[in-house]
Amino acid sequence: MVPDVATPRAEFAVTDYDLDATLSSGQVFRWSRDADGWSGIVAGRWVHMARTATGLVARTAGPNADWQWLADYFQTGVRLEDVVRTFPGDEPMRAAVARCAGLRLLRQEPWECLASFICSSSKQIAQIRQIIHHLCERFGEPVPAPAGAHCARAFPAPERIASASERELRACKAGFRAAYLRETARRVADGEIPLERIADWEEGRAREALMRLPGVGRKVADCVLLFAYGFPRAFPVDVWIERVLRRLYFPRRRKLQPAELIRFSREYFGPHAGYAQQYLFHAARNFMPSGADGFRRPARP
DNA sequence: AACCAGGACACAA
DNA sequence: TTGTGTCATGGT
Repeated sequence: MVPDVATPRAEFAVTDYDLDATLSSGQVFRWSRDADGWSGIVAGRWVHMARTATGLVARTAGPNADWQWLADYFQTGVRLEDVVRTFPGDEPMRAAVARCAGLRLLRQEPWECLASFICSSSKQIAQIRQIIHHLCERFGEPVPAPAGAHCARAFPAPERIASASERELRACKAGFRAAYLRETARRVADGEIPLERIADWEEGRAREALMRLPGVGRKVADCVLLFAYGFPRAFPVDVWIERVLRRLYFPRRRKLQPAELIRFSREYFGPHAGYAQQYLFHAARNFMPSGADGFRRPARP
């Protein structure tokens, strides 16, 4: 990593990093693709990311004293092979790793992650992106960005969401999630839940605290635990993951309780179960046709 | 045109 | 504890 204040540009030496897979895998919702990479907003700064032969190159709109905030976000210090090595060696898992080489987990800001996944419930990723975009355009603070940037606003602060009316939030297409989002924003703004301190808590305590928030159940809580706080065993079970687990790991078993699924996942997939989950999720969405019992090659042109 | 989406919640039995 | 209906909205 070479900081350069004069020209806002930095390089991160890292191998096995697929930006396309990582930024389109349903863990974040604000990045947009352009000709030579991806642009988005991290910690209130506009950023453009692209691949190089030896790693990633970042450009920002304004100068930066350091780049640690971006290294943290992209987790460039993680050696992916050390993570993947801990996965079980079954056929579906190996296939998912082969299909999604370079897929990574980011380390997001807790509030944006929490708010985003409250909006995610029972929505497709394309629609979640739309809701988040509306919220940012409507309530986010402007940030320096190049002309023509897809979005030049920070993710709205909890205070700003809390002061919005439910009607305004519904106008952002949030639907029935609007009330949840507003009330959770209020509790965060009022300090009723210390989002910063949760990072130091034990996983179970952190999950319980998150699940007391309206609109936050087990699945959304696990997303925040995994994507924002980095608890490596948090294992979000959504409809895709449930489909994968039932088809590939529990064929011809009709009844399968959610708790049973979670217990199996955390034990079977090991110390980086959350990472394994992201591989299965991405592989299922991109390489598993409905009804199929495995991950296939993408259709050839 | 039905069906479904990175669910949560109140309520019934 | 386990099952069912409801809540918006737009993609496929």
